[in-house]
Amino acid sequence: MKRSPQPNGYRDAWAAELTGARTGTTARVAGWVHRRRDHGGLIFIDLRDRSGLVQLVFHPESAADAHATAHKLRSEDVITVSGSVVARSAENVNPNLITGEIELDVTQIEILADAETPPFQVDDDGPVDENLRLRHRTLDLRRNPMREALELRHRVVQTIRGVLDERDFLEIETPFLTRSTPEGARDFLVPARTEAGSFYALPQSPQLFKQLLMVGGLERYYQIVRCFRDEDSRADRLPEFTQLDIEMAFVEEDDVLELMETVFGAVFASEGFDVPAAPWERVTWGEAMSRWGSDRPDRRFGLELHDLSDAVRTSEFQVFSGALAGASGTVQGINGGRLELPRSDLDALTEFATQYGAKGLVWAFVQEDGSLRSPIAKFLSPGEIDAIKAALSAEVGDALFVVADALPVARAVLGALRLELARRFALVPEGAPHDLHWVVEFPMFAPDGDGGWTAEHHPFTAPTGDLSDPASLLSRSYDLVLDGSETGGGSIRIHTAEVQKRVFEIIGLDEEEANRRFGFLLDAFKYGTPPHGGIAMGIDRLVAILASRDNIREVIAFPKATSGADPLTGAPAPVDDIQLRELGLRLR
RNA sequence: GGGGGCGUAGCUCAGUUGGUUAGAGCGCCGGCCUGUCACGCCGGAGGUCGCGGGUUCGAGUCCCGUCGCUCCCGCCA
Repeated sequence: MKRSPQPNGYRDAWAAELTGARTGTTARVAGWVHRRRDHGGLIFIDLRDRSGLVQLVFHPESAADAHATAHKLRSEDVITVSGSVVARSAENVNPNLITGEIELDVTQIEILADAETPPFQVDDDGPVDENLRLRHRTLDLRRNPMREALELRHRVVQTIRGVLDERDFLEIETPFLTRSTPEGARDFLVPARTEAGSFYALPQSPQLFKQLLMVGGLERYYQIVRCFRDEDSRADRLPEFTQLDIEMAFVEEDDVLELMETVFGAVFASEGFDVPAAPWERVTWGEAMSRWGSDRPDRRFGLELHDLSDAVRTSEFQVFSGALAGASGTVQGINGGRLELPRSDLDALTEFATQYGAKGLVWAFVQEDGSLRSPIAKFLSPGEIDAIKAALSAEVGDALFVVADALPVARAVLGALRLELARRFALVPEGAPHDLHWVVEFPMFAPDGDGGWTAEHHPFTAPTGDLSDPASLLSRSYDLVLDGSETGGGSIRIHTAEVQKRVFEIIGLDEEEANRRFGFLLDAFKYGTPPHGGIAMGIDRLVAILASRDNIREVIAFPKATSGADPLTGAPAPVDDIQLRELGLRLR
C-alpha cells in the first residue's frame, strides 16, 4: 500500500502498516478474521485486509468485553478493532510477517458482519476444485495466490502504461460492437435490435481500428484491450482475453522490435524476471522449425531435431523408404538422452505421437555393444545404424525417437515429443535461465492443400519478396517467444492499396468480397497512408509466466464470463421469448 | 467432433488380489488451556464412494451405459 487509508470510523491504518515503527501508537484496523488461536485466556486473531496480516491480541482482564466478543469470532467474520500497537518480546517475534515485531492490543471490537463456514479454506493456498472456486469467487479472491496474481497483473499494466506514456503514445479506445472482419477465428455475434436478423461481431482484435488511427494521423496509439474469439479454450487460451495493442506510424522493423524490447524489458526488470539483456536474439522461422520443430521453440533444453533422410535413404525398412518416396517425405529424429523408459511409457509416447498425426513412432536404445535395441533394428543395416547414431550424436544408453512422414508432420510430432519428454523428465531444471527470443522471417502464405494459399498471419501484414510468387514471400512479422510460449508479436503493415489487393487476390478473396469486408480500409489508402506497424501482446499469458502459473485462468479475476450469461462459470444461459422477439429472432 | 485422466467426508486425497465396521490431514462442533502464530490436548459430528444398470455369495474396487470436470488433438496464434 502506498499510503494510509483516509481515517474513518472503520480504520485509520492498513494491517501491514503496523510495523515496529508504529510501536507505542494507537491504531484502528478493519478486515476479515484470517485465523484464530483461542487459548481460553489470551486470544490471538490474525486480521487480514488487502495489505496483509496483523496479529490482534485480546487480554481477558484488561479488555474483558472485547475478549468476550473475540471468543465468538470465526473465520471470515468482518471486524473493526482499535487498540495500541505494542512491541512483542524478542522470543515472540514472527519473522514471517511484516507486522511480526508488533501486535495490536485490542481494547474495542465491533463485528460488522459474520460469516458462515466457508466451503473451502481461505487461509490455505492449496488446490481447490476450480468450479467450486468459481461458484464462490468472492472467497477465492480473498486467497493469497489470487490477490498476488492480480497485484502482479496491475503492476505489469502500470509499467507498460508508464513506458508508453513516456514515448508519447495515446491510449485510445475502440469499439466492441462492430462488424465481422475475420482474422481466422470464429466471431462472437451479438444480435442487433435495430436491424432484425443482423448481427454485431465482437472484435477478434482492434487491428483495423488501429490502422485507421494511423491513417488518421494519431501516429502513436496503444490500448490494453479485450479481444474475443469464439474458439475452444486451452490452459493458455480463453475465448476472451486481454491484449496490449500498439500501433505507430513511420516505422520499420527495428523500431517495432526496439519498442517491444523497451516495454517488456521494463516489465521484466520491474518484476525481477531474469531474461537476457536486449536486443533479444532473432531466430529465423526456418531455423526454429528445423531445429526444434516449432515456430515458438523452447530452447531451454536440447533434444533438437535431426534429419536422418540421408542416413536411411536406401533402407529396406518400408516405413522409411515409403515416407521418403512421398512428396515432402522425410525421416527425422531426436536423441532423448539417457532415459529409463519401460514398454508402457514407450507405448504412451507412441500414442502421444499419433495424436499429432504420426502414423507411428520408432524408438531405439543404444546398447553397450553399439547395436540398437528397437523393434525395427532388424531392418537396418550396420551402415544405416552407424549413420543414424552419427546424425543424432548417440551414445550408449541414449533413447532415440524417429518419425518418418511428410516434413510438416514429422516436425510437429517431434516438436511436441521433445516438449513431452522435457515435461516427463523435468529436463528444464528449476532456476534454469529463461529463453527469450524473436522468431523472424515467417512465410507469408502456406499452401491450403487445394492449390491455393492461406495467410499465415492476418492479411494486413506486409510481405517481402516477389509478389508474383506467393511461395517466395516472407511476412514482415516478428513473434516474441518466452520459454516456449508465444507471448506476442510485432509486424509492419501493408500501406498501399495495390499490395493489399494483391494479397487478397493470393488468398482467393475476390474484389467484391474484399470491398465488402475491408472496403473502408482500402478507401483509407486513398488519402495518404503512412508506413506503419505495431504490436499485439497477450497480457494474460505474460502475467501467467511471470507468476509461474500453468493456467492463465489463475491470473484473471473472473476468467470464464464470455461464453454466456453466468459470469462465474461461463455457462451460456437462454434468453426469454420477449427478448428474442424484440431482436426479431426465434428459437429453432 | 475425437482421445486421455479424474469423480470417495465441507476441502485435499489414500483405499492392496473384489472380502464383511470406508480411512487420513485440514476444516467444523463441544470441552480444557495466558504467549500462540499451521497453537496444543481431549472428545464428537459428518459418506447414496457422481448417477443408472450388470457380473458375483459379496462391488468404492470388475464390466456396460450416462453425467460432470479437466488436459490434449481438431479449431485457434
